[in-house]
Amino acid sequence: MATMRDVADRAGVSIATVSFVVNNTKPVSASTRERIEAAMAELGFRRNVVARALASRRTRILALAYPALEHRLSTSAVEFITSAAREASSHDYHLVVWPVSNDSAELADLVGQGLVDGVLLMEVQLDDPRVGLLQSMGMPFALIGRTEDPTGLDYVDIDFDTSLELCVSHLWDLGHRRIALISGDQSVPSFERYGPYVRMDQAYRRIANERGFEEIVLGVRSGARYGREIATELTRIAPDVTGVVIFDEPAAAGLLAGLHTLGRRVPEDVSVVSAIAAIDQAFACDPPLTAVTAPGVELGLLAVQALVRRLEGGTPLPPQLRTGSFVLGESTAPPPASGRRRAATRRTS
Amino acid sequence: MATMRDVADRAGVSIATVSFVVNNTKPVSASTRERIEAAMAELGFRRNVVARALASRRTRILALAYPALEHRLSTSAVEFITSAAREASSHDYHLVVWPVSNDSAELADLVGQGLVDGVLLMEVQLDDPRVGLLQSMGMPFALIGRTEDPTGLDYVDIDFDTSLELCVSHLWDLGHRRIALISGDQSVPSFERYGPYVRMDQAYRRIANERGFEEIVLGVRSGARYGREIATELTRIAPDVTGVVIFDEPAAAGLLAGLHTLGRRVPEDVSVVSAIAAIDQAFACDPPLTAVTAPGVELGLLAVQALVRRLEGGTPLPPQLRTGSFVLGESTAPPPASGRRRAATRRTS
DNA sequence: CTGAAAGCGCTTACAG
DNA sequence: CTGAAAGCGCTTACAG
Repeated sequence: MATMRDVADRAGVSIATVSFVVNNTKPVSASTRERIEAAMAELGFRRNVVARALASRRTRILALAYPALEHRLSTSAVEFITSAAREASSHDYHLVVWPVSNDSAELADLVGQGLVDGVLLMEVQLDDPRVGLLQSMGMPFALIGRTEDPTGLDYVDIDFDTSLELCVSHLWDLGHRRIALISGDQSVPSFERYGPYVRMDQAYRRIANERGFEEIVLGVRSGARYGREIATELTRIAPDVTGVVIFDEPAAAGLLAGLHTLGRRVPEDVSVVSAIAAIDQAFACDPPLTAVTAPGVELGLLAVQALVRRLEGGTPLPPQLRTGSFVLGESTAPPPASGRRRAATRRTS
Repeated sequence: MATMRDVADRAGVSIATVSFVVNNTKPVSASTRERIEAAMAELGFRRNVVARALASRRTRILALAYPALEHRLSTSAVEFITSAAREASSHDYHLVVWPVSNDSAELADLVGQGLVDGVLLMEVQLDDPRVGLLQSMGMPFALIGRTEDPTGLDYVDIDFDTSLELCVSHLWDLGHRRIALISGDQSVPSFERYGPYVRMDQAYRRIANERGFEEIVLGVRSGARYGREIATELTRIAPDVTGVVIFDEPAAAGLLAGLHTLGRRVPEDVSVVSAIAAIDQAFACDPPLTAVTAPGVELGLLAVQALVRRLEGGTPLPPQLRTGSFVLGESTAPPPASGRRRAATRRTS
């Protein structure tokens, strides 16, 4: 590999001047620039990023830190990673992946190595210890998700309120009045204070209150098998529910299967909406799920933009909340006659 | 951040000696080592990996290059990435992700930057131009998948023969004699010479020949919606097929849904086995799919091991082929009576 | 507009 | 066992 020294010699200039044209950081006369560019082309010069990193004290590498919990990341996580990597690349950054344990000592160790300029934090808990850690180490970061009070932090997240509003409105407009939320089971240790679950719950309770329908909330562990189980529980606890919003991608498929096994038809007897699901996942269900998609690609892009902005010293980007698209599947329909009657009654009262 | 200079000053030694104990690369007297270790602890010293990389000409960074095609990576890709990153980490390497286009110019550009010591290549085509590129640039690499003739290359891959054998044997042992393969549609441009499809086809034809059953092969585009369509086509083209092996995770779910819509019961009328599927995906189907799982975690680990071995100059690891586990779901059963009779007849003939 | 020189924080022969 | 010194390939004040 040719170095700047080689290029400089060939063009008859100093390496400083070569650096100026490579980085376009100082004015260089047209003729000199031409000679240098010719020399670079002839030698196939590529600037060594490691040397640049050491000299400039900026590695232009970003880390994506995600807790490698026992549950695998959702389908949209790949979209997220890919999207973040591409956006990073477009800003001339690289993206390393750090599947760190919950233990923040591991994160501290990695940060201490000086490899990265900034960190993207996924799967943020409401009181995430990693946030304080990064702050104390002076390492710039952006969150995908957010802590309880994210004031002053760079973050991007799903707009849970709007997402759930889309789901509930759809059911409501079809005539449903008994609408349950199946959200994450927060009794599972690693999900005790899991932001998405908490926020989805809050959004549901607010909407239920506004619209005046009874709150029916069930928690489900993530996974198709648990979705099957929750179908039984739902039928036992609230047999008159006609509309369900479920917030767990794998469990949603299981719920459909479980209802099917129980002889409850979707959508004739029960309508199901998946809050935050990969589009392909929704199509893979039987019937295809009505769903709000996960804005994974967009969030990956925005998170990198926020972090890069912070690193390059521009004005920080404001927090970004995003909602996926509403996709009409075949898992929703007006409630069965009895339900509709009851709803009608209530409406006229 | 404390540097080696700081540590050396504090311990009253030269930075060379500090380097020797940090890297455990030369004998150092116990007392000196103690003083240095104490100084490191007091200063919270962390060796700067960028400086080390420049000086040692080894960055200890690996790249995972995957073509960001229009189709998203399968669920197991996340497992793969995570597994590779963890294994890399255990060898004190980092993993950067490079979602490069099919155009190998982009890969050449990235390699030329000198950031990584080696490359893991995913989604390898039978005549993958990236292989020649990396060889010509002198960049060590390992394949996940393999080219047509992978002699001399480091690679790990799924054992398609054994995987399909597991699927077919299961159906055969249940009494099925009309067994179709639904594999990838190779008429889609980016999948023309896609190794997994080609190898799965070959394995099927070999097995069909050995066991003496008629070859029935359909191609399906990846995606749940196409799985639905293929259900119709299968029913039209080969209505008497009782056993199906499908090799596309998203399409498998769609196939079940499509058969259901057509009034064909699984497994009573048709048995379906998914070749190479994420376990959770199989559970998410209705009925739960009998499947051979994708050995994504294992392959990620093995690929990194092979590459690291090559980089550290040990004896190269031999190629590794791996088969996932056979998971019995509820999508397979003996063929319906007519099919069974025919099979019995044939067997006694 | 251009160059000489210091420096980024390490590793690694080479000497002793 | 330990150290002085060169060098990895760049960037960046500082001078001119």
